Amino acid sequence: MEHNLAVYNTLKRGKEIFVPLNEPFVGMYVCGPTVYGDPHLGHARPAIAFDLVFRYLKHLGYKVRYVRNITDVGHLEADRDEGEDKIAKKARLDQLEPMEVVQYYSDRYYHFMELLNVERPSIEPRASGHIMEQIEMIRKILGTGFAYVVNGSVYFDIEKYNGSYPYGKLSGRKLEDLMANTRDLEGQEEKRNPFDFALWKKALPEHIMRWPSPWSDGFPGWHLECSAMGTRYLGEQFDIHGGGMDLLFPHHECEIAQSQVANGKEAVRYWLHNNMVTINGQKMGKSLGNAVSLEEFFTGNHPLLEQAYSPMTIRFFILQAHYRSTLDFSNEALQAAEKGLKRLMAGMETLKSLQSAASSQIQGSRFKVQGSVNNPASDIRHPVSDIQHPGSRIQHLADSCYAAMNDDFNSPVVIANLFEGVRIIHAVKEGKEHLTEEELNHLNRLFDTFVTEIMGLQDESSGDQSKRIDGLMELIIGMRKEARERKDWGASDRIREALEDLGIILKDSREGTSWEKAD
RNA sequence: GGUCUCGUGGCCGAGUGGCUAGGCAGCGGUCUGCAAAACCGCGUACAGCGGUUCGACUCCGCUCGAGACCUCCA
Repeated sequence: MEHNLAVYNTLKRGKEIFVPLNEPFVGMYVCGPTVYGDPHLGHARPAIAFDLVFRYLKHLGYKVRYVRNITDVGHLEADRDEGEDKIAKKARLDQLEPMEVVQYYSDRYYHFMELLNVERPSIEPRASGHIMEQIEMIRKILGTGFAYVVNGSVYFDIEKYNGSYPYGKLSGRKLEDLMANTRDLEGQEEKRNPFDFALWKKALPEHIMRWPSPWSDGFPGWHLECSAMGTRYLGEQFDIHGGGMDLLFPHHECEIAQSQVANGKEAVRYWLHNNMVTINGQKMGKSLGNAVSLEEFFTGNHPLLEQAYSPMTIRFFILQAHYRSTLDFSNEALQAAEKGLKRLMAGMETLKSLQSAASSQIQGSRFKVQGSVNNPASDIRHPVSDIQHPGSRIQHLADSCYAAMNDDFNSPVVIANLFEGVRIIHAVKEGKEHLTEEELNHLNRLFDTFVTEIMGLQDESSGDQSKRIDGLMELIIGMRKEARERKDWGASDRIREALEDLGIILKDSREGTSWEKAD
């Protein structure tokens, strides 16, 4: 594969050239949602970040198998000491079957991800559907002596593991430090050490979700599903494992330990972690009570929101920051993203119209090219070579976009380059610069590739406008045009104002009048 | 308390040992019956204090500030 894609590997604390195990195949596993609540902005971040990775790897020609799990069992309730299953607790509160809750929230998750134009992964396995694999993995781990059974529960022996392998190498923690400051939590009596983690938990009587196992009726430990399902679908070793930074410790650390022991080898080659969305500088999280759900963003129905924000605005907002940086939420930032996106999409629209008119215009404008070379004003801003070959700027833009993506998926720099492209588009439209048909095609391909294919941005403005409305608007605008030609400003303004009351804004320009919804 | 990350112009957000993204807002202009929209132009900012260097916003140290993880969390 001809590229030099560098990815930031958390394990190495630095960027490395990406080389898959079995080219052209790439295996990627990403930690998905726990489906016991409505998806919020925090869920959108990794989904979009790894969607970008997925799309770009495919663009480079890789055959990617992308696995993202749905966690529907096994996570413990934080404020409970009985080890009650999160899903079960929610089910009790709502008087529903656990699987009903799971079904509801996973449907919601899929729906909102689709609105965000996040591509469906290749496989979306559920923990509850892979109990057998998890039991099998526990058996293997027990066989190596790195786990022990107490009262029907199975725990991973961290201290023993640390004797053979470096526990904490991903998160940069040392066992001694962990020993020095572990908290006393209830329900830990069974463990030899507080930092040991459960592979299997015996169910208490009130637990609704339970499965038989050699050790007890119970449920799998909360780190196991990723190791088991990753192994099942991607093999004992695979290329990329992704997830939020908050999962780094202990979740991913435990995954490393489990897989190492069970399979006798290190499972993951590149660990990628996205950073958090913050709100007033603080992490947005369900447990912090400051999470704004995606539905609330799309409807604007939340005290913190000044308006609704469309799915593409959210997507663009997220892509405008690098995935490893925190991203601070605010109305101001979101509104900026909304306008920026609009400008980008409008530029793309203009580009298409330029292209259709290209062959006729380019011929006639050849002479003007000479003129602009001699224009001293433009010499100030551009190197002479660029003026003689405006198309070379397009090539440079394309190179810059690829360079940005190859530098650990730097979407904000890609976007900056695309805005440079928008400037060129306007200049060509105004007749200040000229491109050959070939160059115009090149620019068009560049936008299609990066905006649509890789960044997954769609034009929302015209998507839901039916042909009938378009026809009506054409009619109304035509009538207003006639009024204006008669200099009947009263009629003209009345039409404009009436439409404005209906939430439709007219935009007059030299080329004619266009319209859009006010929102 | 321990481990780690970060501190960039009004806001969001890239990046780099010298060539100093981008978006939004603001200001100026073009266009226009008016308005809006659109387009063009304009901002030398990198927490503070030291040090290394010919030169640091970028490297090192300290101080201040913010955050993440250590417990379920994307």
